[in-house]
Amino acid sequence: MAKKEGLGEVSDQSRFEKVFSDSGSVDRFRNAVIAWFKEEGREYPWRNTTDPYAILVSELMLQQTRIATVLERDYFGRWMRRFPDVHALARAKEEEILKAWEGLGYYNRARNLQKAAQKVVEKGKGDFPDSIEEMESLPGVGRYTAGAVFSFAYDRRAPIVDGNVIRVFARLFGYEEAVDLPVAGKLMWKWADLLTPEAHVRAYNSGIMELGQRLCVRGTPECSACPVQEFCQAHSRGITEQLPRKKGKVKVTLKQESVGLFIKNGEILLEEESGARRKGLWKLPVVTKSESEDWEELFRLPYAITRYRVEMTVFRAPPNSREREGCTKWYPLSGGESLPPLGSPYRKAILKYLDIRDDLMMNR
DNA sequence: AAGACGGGGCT
DNA sequence: AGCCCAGTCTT
Repeated sequence: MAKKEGLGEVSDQSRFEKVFSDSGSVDRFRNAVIAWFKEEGREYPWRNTTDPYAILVSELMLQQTRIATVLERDYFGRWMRRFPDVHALARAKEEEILKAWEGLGYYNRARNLQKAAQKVVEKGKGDFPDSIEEMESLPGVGRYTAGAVFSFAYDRRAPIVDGNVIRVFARLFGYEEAVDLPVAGKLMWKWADLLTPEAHVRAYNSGIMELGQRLCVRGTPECSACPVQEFCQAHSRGITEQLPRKKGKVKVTLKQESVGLFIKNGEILLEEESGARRKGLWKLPVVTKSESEDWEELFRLPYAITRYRVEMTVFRAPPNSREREGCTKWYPLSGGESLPPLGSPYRKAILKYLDIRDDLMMNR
């Protein structure tokens, strides 16, 4: 049975041919991207190296995470100094890697990075895989990251599709269907494969992504500065701002959370989180409503985690009320470095408390 | 195919 | 208040 095709619909094959009609157009597109990158591309720490380990570290950190976030607290530099190669990372303790990852989120990325390093040490004696398939079999490494390591570290031909590329392609090909469906993903990878050149793959892949990051941005793109504007369907049809389209919508759930600041002799009581994903991370001890009824409410700190909006209330707890509970431990309270890996909201709450406490001292 | 997983910055 | 970021893994 033939698929129904409305007037506006275009077959997948002809989408590509519509943009790249003559035989030289694909080369012109590639060269424009490569030239733009060589002229305008930014310098990043992970662009000063061809070490696959360093590239892998940067890619894991950058999964679903903005470049600015990774740069701000120098996560990449600190990680590379602390774990300079796969061997150093392979033998590190979980607490060390989580502390170095603290604040980045998606903490399984850090655990997977270590597992990947251990696998590289055991199976390859420290050498990274030579095929995309093996690379992709490393923990935490999917199709995008495998291609990124291949192209950025080795300059070997491998297509990549990330959020930036999806946005560029949706506009380039005037793709008006939802991009967050598997069928769209297949198309994107097909297009990426057709466009990826044999040579200068590092520059091309870096360029197509940075184009999406800097020019072909969400909302109003900077088409006047775009080196491949002449190829763009969305631009010629005046629909850049409406693309890409998405189907998915996440519904948020509101939650209340009460935590206690137990402080004694310059030490603070922390509680280890549970669950496969949060194990090894620590937090302020959760307290019940009735328990904290008569305690002083210090402040509230709203935060978001995945699909939850949480209103966190922080109480000053009587220091002796929790002398020896299950998964809790006292830690010296002198800045953030003496503390174990903390989820961001709790780290912020502690820093805020220290701030307030200092103010109270000053006003005496 | 949908959901889970962090955190933060921009619109 | 959403949206979404150099995605991957699980259900």
